[in-house]
Amino acid sequence: MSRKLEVLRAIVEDYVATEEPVGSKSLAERHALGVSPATIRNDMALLEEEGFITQPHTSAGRVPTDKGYRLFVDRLAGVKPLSGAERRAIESFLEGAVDLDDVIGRTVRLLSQITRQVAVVQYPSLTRSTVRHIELVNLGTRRVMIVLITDTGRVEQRILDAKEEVSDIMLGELRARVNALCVGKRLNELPDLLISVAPRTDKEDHVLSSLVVSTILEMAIEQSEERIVLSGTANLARLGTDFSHSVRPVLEALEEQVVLLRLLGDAAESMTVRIGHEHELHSLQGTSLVATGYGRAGEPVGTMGILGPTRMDYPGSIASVRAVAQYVGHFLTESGS
Amino acid sequence: MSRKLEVLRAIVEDYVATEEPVGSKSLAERHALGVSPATIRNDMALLEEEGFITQPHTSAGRVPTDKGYRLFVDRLAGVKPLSGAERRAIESFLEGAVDLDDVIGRTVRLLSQITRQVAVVQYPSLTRSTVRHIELVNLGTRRVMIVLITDTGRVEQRILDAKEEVSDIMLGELRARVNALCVGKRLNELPDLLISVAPRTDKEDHVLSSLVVSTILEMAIEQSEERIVLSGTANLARLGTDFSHSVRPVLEALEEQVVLLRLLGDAAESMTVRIGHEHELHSLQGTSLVATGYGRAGEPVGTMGILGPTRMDYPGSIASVRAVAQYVGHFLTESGS
DNA sequence: TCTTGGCACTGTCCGTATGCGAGTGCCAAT
DNA sequence: ATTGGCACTCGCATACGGACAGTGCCAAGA
Repeated sequence: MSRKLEVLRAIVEDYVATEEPVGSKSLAERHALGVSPATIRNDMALLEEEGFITQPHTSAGRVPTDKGYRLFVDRLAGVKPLSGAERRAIESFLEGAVDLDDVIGRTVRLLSQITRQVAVVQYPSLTRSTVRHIELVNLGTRRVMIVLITDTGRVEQRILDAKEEVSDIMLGELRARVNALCVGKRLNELPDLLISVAPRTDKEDHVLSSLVVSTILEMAIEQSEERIVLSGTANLARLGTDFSHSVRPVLEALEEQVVLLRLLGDAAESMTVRIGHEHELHSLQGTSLVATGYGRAGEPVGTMGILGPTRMDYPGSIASVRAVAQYVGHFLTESGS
Repeated sequence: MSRKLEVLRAIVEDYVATEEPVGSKSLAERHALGVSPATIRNDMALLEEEGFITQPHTSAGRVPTDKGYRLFVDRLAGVKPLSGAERRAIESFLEGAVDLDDVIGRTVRLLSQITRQVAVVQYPSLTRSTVRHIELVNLGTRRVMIVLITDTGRVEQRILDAKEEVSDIMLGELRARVNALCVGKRLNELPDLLISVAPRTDKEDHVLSSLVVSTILEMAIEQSEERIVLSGTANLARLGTDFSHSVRPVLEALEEQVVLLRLLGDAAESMTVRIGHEHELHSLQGTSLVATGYGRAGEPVGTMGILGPTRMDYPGSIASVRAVAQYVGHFLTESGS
């Protein structure tokens, strides 16, 4: 690798470690580059021309630009093995999780803890899951509860108001029919499948069955039900000391579910790193996202990641996110609860 | 009311409005106290002796102390009627909520929005709710799902691993027995009631029924299942500009469920205001809490409130919290879904 | 052609000095 | 009890100057 790139790598590493602009002299000291500060200055001048680094003011050291970080993660970052403590933390953290809420909750705390950044975890997406069971419960007083259970352990319920009293027999038939049709299918296939249910039924329970069917469809389709949880917002302190100008807008953005969804949206496929201005959203342009899908290999059911300042430890973050995602993926597909 | 208290009231109001220490001259101008600045200075000297106000430095205006705020909310704060916009916001915000999650989510956003503070809402407490229905669902492959539905619309589910295949008939019997016993009862009565279930059953389903019973008990008792949601953390900007020293510790505290529970713990009965050092937790001593219970009148099912800087608009916050709590209370007990 | 030591230059940071203004406390007069 | 007057005290903003870190450039050496 050319020395110029070696210098860039050194700059990124030092800047991430010290949080201060790095100068030619300290670079020469801390890294065994085998050349003098003057030579490094020449390289730095080139790197600056090409837009990989910049200086905050004339007589200061250099700081990587977003473009510099991009080059770093794409070509210069080695894989950083997890520390023993981290590996142990990951393995013990999910022990004893009782249900999906619990798993997701522990995961997001774990991620924010080991990366010391804001962690973002999306629940297993409904549309990418398959139906394990649909239960219809007669609550009496004309109410019916519909419970939708997915293979990823996600449980959605909705209570609907039937117009008239509901007979258990009718409900039982409907339940059997719906389950026979839906179990094992992906949720986004349901609309096509369920369309056939309503017409086939007797006139008597027509009202009920169409109500039930339409409610199930609502539950299956409704994108707004994509849930995302956050943790570690206190770590946003790393963004800087001027709360109102750097942290506040980020905090505001993170409170919008829509923003979060868009943020994680296209990270599902593989490990994704989005740096600074690569975010569409203006208020996030001081931050970087490291995210990946989790779940069945090659067919992720959800996304998780961390958000931190562009000046972050990319190799470490990538390693942590990948490890946690893999572990949670195994956990979900094995025990399935 | 004595003029001295009038002066204190004026100081609190001005300080809350301007966020700046208030001096005798501007006080005399802005409020029709009918006396000269010099007189006000005398009163202020007395108030300072008694510990109600203080000056940040020798030649600055006065700022209320926690003790001053306390006196203000206890004896000096009038009731501030809600603005039309606020009333309208409250009434329209809960329209179209589909389930309890939705109601709580909308509530917490609403509260943080109209008070412009951090809002905290506790889910209807399990122990204070009554059982509407308990459903046992046979998922096949030796799994049984238990769904617990409360009168407040809260739905808890847990999946348990029976040691052997479960017959629908057995499950049906068990379901009937459990429901007959529990429906309409408060969750904290369940332990006493359920203790009688296991022994009475045949040997055959003994294992299953005791498993089910113990799981239901877990669900009913487990304090860790008290859920609390937050919104509006971006509003913590109002605490000050030095993130690390004022905002960060608060954010950290708010991420701990335990802390939140303790925070809302004794606010259930009636409108509670906790100011600055009245908090046990050191990191919250720059903040004030305004909280109240909500639910059936005289018998709250949960707690909600807002957290902001001690320098906050108490009358306004109290009015908003009370109004939202009442509205949500009605909403939950009426529609019950 | 690449590397290196030397050197002048530039901007930040920090401590000190200084003037201004807001606000107080006290006192004598009403 | 209230008031006007007045000296006093700080905090804040501004300006200044020196130390410092780091650069760009150049001429010499490999």
